[in-house]
Amino acid sequence: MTSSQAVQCEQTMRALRHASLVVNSKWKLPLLVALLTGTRHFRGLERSVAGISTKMLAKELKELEAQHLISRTVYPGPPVVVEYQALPYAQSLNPVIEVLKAWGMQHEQHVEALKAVSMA
Amino acid sequence: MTSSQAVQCEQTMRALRHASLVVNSKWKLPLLVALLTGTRHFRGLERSVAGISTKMLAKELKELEAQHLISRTVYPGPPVVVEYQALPYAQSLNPVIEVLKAWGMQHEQHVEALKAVSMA
DNA sequence: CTGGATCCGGAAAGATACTG
DNA sequence: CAGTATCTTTCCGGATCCAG
Repeated sequence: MTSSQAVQCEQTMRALRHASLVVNSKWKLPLLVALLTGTRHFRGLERSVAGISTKMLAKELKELEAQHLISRTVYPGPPVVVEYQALPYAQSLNPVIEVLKAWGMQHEQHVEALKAVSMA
Repeated sequence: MTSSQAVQCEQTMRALRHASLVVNSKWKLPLLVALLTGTRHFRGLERSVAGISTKMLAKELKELEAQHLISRTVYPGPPVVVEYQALPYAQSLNPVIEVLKAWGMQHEQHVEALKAVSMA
């Protein structure tokens, strides 16, 4: 390995660490996908992100808000309505989501293929 | 939201869940970056992936091997040498790594900019 | 010395019941 | 509806220990 490769490698890892603050979470990207598809309410998000618990939903929404990726708006009622919305900056994650979606789909196929071989 | 959007959204989440098996880990991508840069030994990986413990390194290596992303070869010694190597399939993650690197770098800038504004 | 496995304590994730 | 409180379980990191 050349020294320029080592420098490249370290830069990549530094960038990955920063990206992981958002990406390296079980729920944040699915949540953002739901929010980028439209404005949602707490219950709606809970339904559209399969498997998430109310506790994790509340926590992840708070974190995404702190990261300026989504906004939380309260419309005083009655009835009180709380609306979560993806901020424009969240759109910058679209390429990331696309690539992960593509890789995830092909990886599912890859795993299926391996399973078929191992059973043969 | 149209129903085709809903279908698209579910497909995306399904793909993200599969991708997250590999990507959604603190150490797997950094480890793969190190391994894609060259064949490495246990201690070398421990050094090049900043902050990882021997326990997590051993665990993540096992998982990556089970996922057919890397290979583990033992050359009986003495001294015994164990060599970890990225399998060809691991190269399919290169686009994922690239896009995450790009987003991570720009996100670091974005966060810096926000910090500067908040201090002004 | 390298390549791990094991034990322990704190932190985070999950399930779910409950509240305004 | 929009969460919080509580309890359980699982995960992570550090230190230590062991085999070749």
